[in-house]
Amino acid sequence: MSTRKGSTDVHEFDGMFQGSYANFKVTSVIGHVLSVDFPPAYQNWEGTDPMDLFEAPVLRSECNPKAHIRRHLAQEARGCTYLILWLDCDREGENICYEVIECTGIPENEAGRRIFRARFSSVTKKDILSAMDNLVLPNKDEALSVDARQEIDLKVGVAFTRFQTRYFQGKYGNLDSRVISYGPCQTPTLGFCVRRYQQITTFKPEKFWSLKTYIIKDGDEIQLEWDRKKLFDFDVTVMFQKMVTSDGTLKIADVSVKEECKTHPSGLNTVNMLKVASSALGIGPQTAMHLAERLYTQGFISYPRTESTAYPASFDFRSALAVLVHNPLWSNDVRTLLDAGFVKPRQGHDAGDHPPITPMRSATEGLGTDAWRLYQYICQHFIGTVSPDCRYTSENSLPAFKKGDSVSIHKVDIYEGSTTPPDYLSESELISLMEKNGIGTDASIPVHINNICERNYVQVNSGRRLVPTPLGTTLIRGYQCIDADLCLPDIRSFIEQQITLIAKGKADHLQVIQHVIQQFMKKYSYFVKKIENMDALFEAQFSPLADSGRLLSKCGKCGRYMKYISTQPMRLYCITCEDVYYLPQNGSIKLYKEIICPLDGFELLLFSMLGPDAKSFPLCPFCYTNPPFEGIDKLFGALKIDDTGKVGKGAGMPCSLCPHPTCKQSMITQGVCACPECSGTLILDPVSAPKWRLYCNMCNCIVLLPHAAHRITTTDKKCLTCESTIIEVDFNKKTTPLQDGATLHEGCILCDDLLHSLIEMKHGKSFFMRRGRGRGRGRGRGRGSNRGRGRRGNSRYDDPKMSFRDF
DNA sequence: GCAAGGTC
Repeated sequence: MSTRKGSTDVHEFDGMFQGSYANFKVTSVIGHVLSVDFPPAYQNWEGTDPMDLFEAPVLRSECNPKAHIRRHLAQEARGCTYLILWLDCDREGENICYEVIECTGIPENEAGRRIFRARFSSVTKKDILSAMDNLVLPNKDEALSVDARQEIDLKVGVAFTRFQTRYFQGKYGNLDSRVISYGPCQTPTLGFCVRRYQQITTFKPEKFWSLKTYIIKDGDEIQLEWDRKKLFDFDVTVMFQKMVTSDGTLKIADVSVKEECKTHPSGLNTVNMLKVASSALGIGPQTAMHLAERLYTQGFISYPRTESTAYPASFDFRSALAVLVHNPLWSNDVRTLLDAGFVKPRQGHDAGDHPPITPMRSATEGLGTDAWRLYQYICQHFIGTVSPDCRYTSENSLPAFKKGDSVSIHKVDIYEGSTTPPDYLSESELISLMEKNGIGTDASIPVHINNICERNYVQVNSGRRLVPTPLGTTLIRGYQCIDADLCLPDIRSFIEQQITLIAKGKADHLQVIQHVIQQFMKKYSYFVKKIENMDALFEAQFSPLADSGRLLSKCGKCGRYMKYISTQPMRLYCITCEDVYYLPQNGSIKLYKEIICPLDGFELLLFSMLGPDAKSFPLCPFCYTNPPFEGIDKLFGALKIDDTGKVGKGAGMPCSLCPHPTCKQSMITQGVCACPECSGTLILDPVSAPKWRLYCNMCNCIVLLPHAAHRITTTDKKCLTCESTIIEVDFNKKTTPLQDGATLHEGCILCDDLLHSLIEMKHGKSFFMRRGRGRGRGRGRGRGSNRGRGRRGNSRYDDPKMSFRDF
C-alpha cells in the first residue's frame, strides 16, 4: 500500500475486484460532507417573516468548506471505474453515501453497476473481507429519510427560535440568554428537567407512621424492620403497636441468609458510559465525550460512539484481556481470568453499528486526571463483562438465632415521618430519559444537554443535578399553556415515525416533508396567535425594556448579559448596572470563547479589524474602558464620549497590553518577543489558526509562523539566549518537518534554527527582530556568531543593554 | 444570533 496526502489521506494498492486485477484507492470523509441551510435572502432576521421559512427553499452546501472534501472526492473519483461506499451502517451513514456519490459526479443510477455499498459493523479483517464479498446497493430510502429530517429540523427550529428570540428580547432586558432557542430535541430535554422541578414545587408532604420494635438478645438491643415499612393511618399504626406489645414475646419463624447477586454486565455503549461518567465520576457528558474521543484517537479505546452492548460472536476476548495484564491495578484479576477462564459477556443489544467500547491499549496515569479516570472505568467495566457474577451476602452482625426461639420484646415505638419530594433531575437520569424517548443520538445527547446549559435554561448543581432557571421554567410553562406538544418528547417521536415511513419505502419523501411541515406551520401560527399567554408569564418574571441592540456578553458585576449597541460609536450597555462600556471602532466584535477576565469577571470579546491580514485581538470591556494598571500610556485608541457628549479619542487596554502575570490572554503569557519596528511586543494571535502568526500590540507588524500547524502555544519558558518566550508547535502530522513523523517541537522563534527558518515577517522593511520582550535584560551574544539574520549597527536601537540586538 | 446530525 502507498499513501499520499490530500484533504484526507489516499491509500492505494493493487488487488482483485470481481475477478479482475484492479487498482484500489481508499479515502475518507469526516462525517457529513453537506448540510442544509436557507438561501442568503432568508438569512436576515429583520427582513424575513419566520412563517415564510417553512416554505422556503433549502440549500445544501459543504459543512466544512475549508476541508474541501467535495473537491477531494471529485478529483479522486476521476478515472475510477467503481465506487465502493464504506460508511457507518445506519441512516445517517446511508445519507453520507449519497453525499459522496454526488461529490464524485458518478451518476446515481449507476448503483449496482459502478456504485456498491459495503455492509460491516466492525473494522476487522474478517468483517471487511466478508463485506467486500457481499457488496449491496446503497439504500436511497434511508438516505432520503435523513434529508427529510434535516429539512424539518432546520425549518421548525429556526422559525420558532427567531420568532421567540425577537419577541421576548424586544420586550425584556434581563432574559440572560443570547438567544431564546427552540428545537425538537433541546426543548423536550429541557421539558424533562422542568417537569421534575414542577413535581418538586407542587409536592405535598404526607405524614406516615411506622413501628420500631426493639428486642434484647445476648445483652444487645436490636431494632427489627417492619415488613409493612409504613402506614399512612395513625390509628391503624396504634392498633398494630398494641397487638405487638400485648404479646410480649416473639417467635423466630425462620432463619435464612440471603445471597445477593450482581450479574456481570454486557458491553459498554456510549450512553451507559456517559451516565456513569456523570453520576460516579462527576464528569459531564460533553467533557466525557471529548475525553473518550481523545482516548480513541490515541488508540487506548475502541470507537466511543456506539449504541451496541453486544460483542460480535467472533470477538477475541483473550487478546483484549491480555492488553490489560500489565497494569498493577487489576493485573491479578486479569491474570486469574486468563488462567482460570473467563466468561462471555451478558447478551446485550446489537444495533449493527460498532462493537461496545473496549480498551485497546494499556495506559497509565500520564493520560491526565479525568482521561485516566474515564479510561480506568472503561477497563474495569470490560474486565467485569468477562468476570463471573458477583455474589455476596449483606453485612451480618446479628447474634445467632434458631428457628422456634422465643425472644422477649423490649419496647415498641411509633415513628412519625413525612414523605419528601424527589431531588432535581440528575444528568444521568436525564440521559436515560432521552435515550428511552429517542431524543438525540449517542453523539448528540451531550450536545443537547450542553445547549440548555449554555442558553441558561438550566444550571448544573452539585451532584450534577439539573436545576431549571427562571427562563427555563417560564419557557416550558409557556409551551404548556399554549401547546404542550411543543415541549413533549412526542414531538421528536412524531418526526422519527414520519421519516421512518420514508426509510421503509412506505411513503414518498416529498409528501412526508410537506405533511410534517404543514403540521408545524399550523402549530407555529397558533403559537404566534397565542403568544400573549406565554408573555403573561414572562411579564411576571422579567423586567421590560424596550431598547435596541442584542445581548452579547456577560457583565462581571451583575452576571447578566449586556446589550451590544451597533450604532456608532459601538458600545456595550449593561441594563442592570446602567453602565456603558466602550469598544474599539471600525471593526467587528464578537464573544470570545466565553472566557472570563480574571480581574473583573467580564466576558472577553474578540475585536477584528477590517481587511486582509487585519489583526484581531481579545479584550475585556471593563478593562478596556477602565485600564486597571497604571503606566500604560500608549493604549490602543478607543472612542470615548466625554461629559459634553462629544465623541473623542480615549484610552483602551485590550488583553494584548495587559500585564496580568498569569491570565492566558495577557501580554505576559501571549507575548513572544519585542517588535522589530516599534516599542511594542509581538503577541501570539490565538485565533489565527491555521495561518498562525504574531501581531504587534502597538503597530501593524505581523510575523507569520509555521503554517498549517495543528496548534501553537506560548510556554512559561524563556530562551536562555535572548529571553524571548519559548513557543510550542504541534505540527500537522501530515506536513511535519520533524523526523519520524514527530509533531511536537519547542523552541525560540529567533534562536531555534528550525522555527526561525519557518517564520516570515510582513509589513516590515527588514527581516530583523529584537530579542526579548523589551523588559528583560539580554544575556549577551548567547551562541556567539552573527548568523546573518539581522543587520548590524541599526541606529534605531542604541540602548547598551540591548547589545544582543546585533546578533 | 437559528436546528440536529455527523466527526480528529
